[in-house]
Amino acid sequence: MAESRHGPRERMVFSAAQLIRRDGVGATGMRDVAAHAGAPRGSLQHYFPGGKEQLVNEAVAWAGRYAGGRVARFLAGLDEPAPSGLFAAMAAQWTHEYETDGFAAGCPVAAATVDCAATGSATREAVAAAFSAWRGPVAEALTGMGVPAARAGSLATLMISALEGAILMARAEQDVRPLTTVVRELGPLLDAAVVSSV
Amino acid sequence: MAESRHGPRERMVFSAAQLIRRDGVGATGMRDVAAHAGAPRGSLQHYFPGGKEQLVNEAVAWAGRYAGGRVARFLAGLDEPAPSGLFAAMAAQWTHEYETDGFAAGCPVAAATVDCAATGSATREAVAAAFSAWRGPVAEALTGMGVPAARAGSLATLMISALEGAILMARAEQDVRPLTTVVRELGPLLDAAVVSSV
DNA sequence: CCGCTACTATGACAGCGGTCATAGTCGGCC
DNA sequence: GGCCGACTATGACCGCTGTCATAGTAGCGG
Repeated sequence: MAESRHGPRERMVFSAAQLIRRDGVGATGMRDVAAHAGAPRGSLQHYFPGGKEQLVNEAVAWAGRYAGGRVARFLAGLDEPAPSGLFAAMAAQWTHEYETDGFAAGCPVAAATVDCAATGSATREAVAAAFSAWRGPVAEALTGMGVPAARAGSLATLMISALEGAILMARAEQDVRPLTTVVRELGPLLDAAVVSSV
Repeated sequence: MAESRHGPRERMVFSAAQLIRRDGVGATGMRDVAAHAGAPRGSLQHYFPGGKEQLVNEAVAWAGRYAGGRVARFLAGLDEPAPSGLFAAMAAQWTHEYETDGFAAGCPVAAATVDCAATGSATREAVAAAFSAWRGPVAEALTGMGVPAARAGSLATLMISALEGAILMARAEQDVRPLTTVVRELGPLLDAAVVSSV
């Protein structure tokens, strides 16, 4: 298994993110995380003395870094860089997963937000940081494509908002249509923000 | 209290929605719902023999009807009907709540989606129905404003997606900026979809 | 008064949650 | 070897959850 390359601690964080995005924070048990990661239960309190909250926070932070890191790879995969293409690639990751693996899972950051925004301020801050770690690279990518810096941040917020909402609706309806719809409708707006370099 | 006008059953459904949108489905206990509604605990199994799932489903359905019903009132409150105005009114409801009551609560439909989409197919269908009961009136309102019927549904999906995502980010960051940003960036796109009646 | 239905009121139960406590194992290093 | 730190392994604890069972009350038609 490729997972063996990663240490047990990393695997547990990864597994926590996986289970959280499927079942939510409340329904994800520590024992489940250990079992899913193939890690001993005793390691939980060893690596995460802060308990469940620490594990959740690290899972959220990991998800944020992962999402932010994907942006660069999406950019590299575009034939002709355009904001709409980036957005389409971001959404395509989800449509692909839903079409091949089903609609079981959503975004772990969204799950943590819903379950921990009211209680647990530490987790709330972790979620905010995750969104920031995601929005940053998106905004940078937009500026790199010719979007004025003043608007890049706003459009990044819009892109992530629309994507998160579409993920929710897609899971609810068990249909990727919300994702494709959002990509189609938002694409022209995004491309129109590029200042023509002609 | 005005709540006394409603029967205890209705109050419990309402309270369930309130607690779910604040703490999530998993963290909301049946006893909490009864206490919040000022209803006797024994009434739970009387009115909701289907247990927690039935209560959650009805709370979600109520939220969907509520959101759909608000659309008409938003429309009536607009000086000059425009898609951007409707969207701004939808978002303003949230910014107002967040600015006056804090960022404790989110959308109950989103919470139910996150917590029950993987398990509990009945709840998943209830969530899908709630989104539909929300999207329908929005799409109708758009057509009434001159948006071609073919695009109204798509734009309604986009509006709700962006709004839900912005709600998530606003709660995470404890700032209404995502909501205002989404309204500002999406407004022109929405108004541009109106076929000129000149 | 009886019987019936709607609703209320408690208590108990089984299960699972996160967390603590304790003991065991392994591997390196003086 | 002997020690020590890192990690593993279990078991127990307490609190909470949803649900069931049972008993009780209020109102009403006969």
